[in-house]
Amino acid sequence: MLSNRQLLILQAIINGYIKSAEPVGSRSISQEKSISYSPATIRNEMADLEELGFLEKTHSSSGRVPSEKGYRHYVDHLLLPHHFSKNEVTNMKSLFEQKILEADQAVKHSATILSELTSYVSIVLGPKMFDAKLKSIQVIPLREDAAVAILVTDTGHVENKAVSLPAGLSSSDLEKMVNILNEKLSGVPLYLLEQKMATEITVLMKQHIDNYAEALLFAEDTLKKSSNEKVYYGGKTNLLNQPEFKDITKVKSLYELFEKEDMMHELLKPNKSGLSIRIGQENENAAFEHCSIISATYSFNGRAVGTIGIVGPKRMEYPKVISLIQHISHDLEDILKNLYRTDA
Amino acid sequence: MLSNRQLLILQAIINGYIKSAEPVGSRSISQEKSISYSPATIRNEMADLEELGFLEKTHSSSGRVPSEKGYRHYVDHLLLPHHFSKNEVTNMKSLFEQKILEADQAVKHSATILSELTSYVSIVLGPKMFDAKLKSIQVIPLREDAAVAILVTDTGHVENKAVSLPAGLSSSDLEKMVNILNEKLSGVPLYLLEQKMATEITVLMKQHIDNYAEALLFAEDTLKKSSNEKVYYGGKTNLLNQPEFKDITKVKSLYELFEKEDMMHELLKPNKSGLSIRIGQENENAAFEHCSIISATYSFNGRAVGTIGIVGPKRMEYPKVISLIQHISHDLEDILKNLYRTDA
DNA sequence: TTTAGCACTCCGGTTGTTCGAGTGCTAAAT
DNA sequence: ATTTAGCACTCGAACAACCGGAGTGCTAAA
Repeated sequence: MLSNRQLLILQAIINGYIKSAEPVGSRSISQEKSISYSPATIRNEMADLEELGFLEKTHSSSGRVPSEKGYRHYVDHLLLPHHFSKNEVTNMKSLFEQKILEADQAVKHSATILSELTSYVSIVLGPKMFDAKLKSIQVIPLREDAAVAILVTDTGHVENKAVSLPAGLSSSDLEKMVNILNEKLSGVPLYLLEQKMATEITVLMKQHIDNYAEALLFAEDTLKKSSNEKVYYGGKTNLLNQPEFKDITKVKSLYELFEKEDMMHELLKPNKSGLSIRIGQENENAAFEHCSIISATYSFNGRAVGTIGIVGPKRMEYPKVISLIQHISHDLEDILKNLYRTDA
Repeated sequence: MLSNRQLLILQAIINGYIKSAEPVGSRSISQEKSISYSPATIRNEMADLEELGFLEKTHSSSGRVPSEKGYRHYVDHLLLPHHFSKNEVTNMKSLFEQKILEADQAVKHSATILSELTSYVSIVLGPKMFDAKLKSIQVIPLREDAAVAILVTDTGHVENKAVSLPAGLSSSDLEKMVNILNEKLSGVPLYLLEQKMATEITVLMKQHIDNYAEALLFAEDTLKKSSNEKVYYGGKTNLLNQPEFKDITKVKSLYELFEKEDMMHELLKPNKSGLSIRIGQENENAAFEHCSIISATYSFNGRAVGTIGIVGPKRMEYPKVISLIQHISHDLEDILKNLYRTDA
């Protein structure tokens, strides 16, 4: 178990390193306000902390740098609460000030705020509205062989898709089909659509539509969900300012990963809800080995529907980012609640 | 005027520099297949070419590097036609092989191909379908105070927008309004919508709708175009491989610009149609001072509706990229023509 | 007019040196 | 038993000196 003094020193070293990005030495620590030991004492403790794996040296006579274990201990036990500056507060409030009509707007805006308030990259996923119910479905023919299908959910989300019209489907059949779909499916949650389709609708179509086989296929094509939630980024170029990303190869692998939305989605998708902090190698992808990622889910109707996160160097301003993420994720939840209040 | 020999040497130097990214010396040029002069002769010519501003030295005893004037002369007078490799051809053909139902798909795919076939960044704008006509307009109420408005064009493009419902607007009024809008506006080209709105529609609404003032405002809100065309990128990380972008500050200003879609749009929007080649400082934005941009418009119904372009280092493979851009822009035009054939 | 030859220039890499920041250890001080 | 002062030591960063090579410009011969 670490002594109080050791904790104090560990904390001071990590704070110092987060500020300066340079190995920190015993002398500078001893000058710290809250610390009243001589450099020699501190050196002894540092040697112990290194032995225990919390600190590392870059070379034999250098100052100390936190190891991943060090950061981990820091975030688990040593976090000081962060107090937002006036500026930060007003910036965060701006999330509410706009007239927001749609979830995507709010989400995009959150990403921007998050990146503006940190000098890191923000990533926002979702929201994936599980509970969204189909409000209306429309098929608008364009030419004899093509049409657009439009699904609208009760959350105001619109999904559209170009579809090809089967030759054998008459326009009256099409109309009938759309009617059936609307009648039977409106109010049905999206995730049940395909299932419902397979059961009830099939029967109905058989009864009422001449060319029901074609129609069925078409309807299935129409409803096939394409709704991979979007990934929004903010401040993608911020990392280029961080000294740890002077090396272009690190930047490259990172940016290449950012471009792969499906992978990013996989890495950040809401699993265990709540706050998650992954430091360096704790991340599942090698491109993040020099990064820390702090993320939190945000929920709607008690269900995690999206994630907001920050990617920065391991030497991240943890207290600030954590507070910020928690704050914004709550704000987002409030906005969603307001937006899609089930007034009933 | 430059002598033939000077042109030959200029060409060889530029080709060499494009390949190697290193200053090229008289010796390597003299070994070139097509050149049969001794290094000394070539040195003399190089000195002249430098005097004339086509070449530069990086230091007093270095080989030569093309100046922007040199590149300019090269692209204007010395381009060799490029022959695509088998691989490249099949890759380009893949643009047609997919079943494409919507313009955006084709455009996105073009961006990908373009970047895969070069090791540069591709940028595709548009298409902005000027001639697109309104096919259908729908307003779907979600709650008592909000709705989604959906516009569909005859090109299959769907535009949707969350709007707030004015309190004084009854649902029957809403329905009437939508009917009027559809009746009067369908078939009208998008760019005429606002104008038509101001004249005919206003009158009609006054006649038929109780709370016409509210309704009008709402209708205007609904139709207000939000359609800044998208900007698609391909291979954004490609540039990081180029030796000229080892320096992270160059990368940074470039990537920051990429993020500003409106600015990129401004810089690339179709003005004079046809092919455009901008080398280094010829570009309007300082972030591009080390880049060349080759772009071409693509047209629909005789009107330039979008741009495809490649951003690379000044030391770009001009012949290949130019052929490629021309090729793909034609392909895109064909696809659009096929897609939105005015069958009438 | 071309080219061989040669002196010269400058860059990049290597080596040596110095300087300073930082350490570990020992012995004195508390 | 802790803490601290003192000191020898280590290492990297910064700088100078040096060398080799690639390339040039110029002159004089072909």
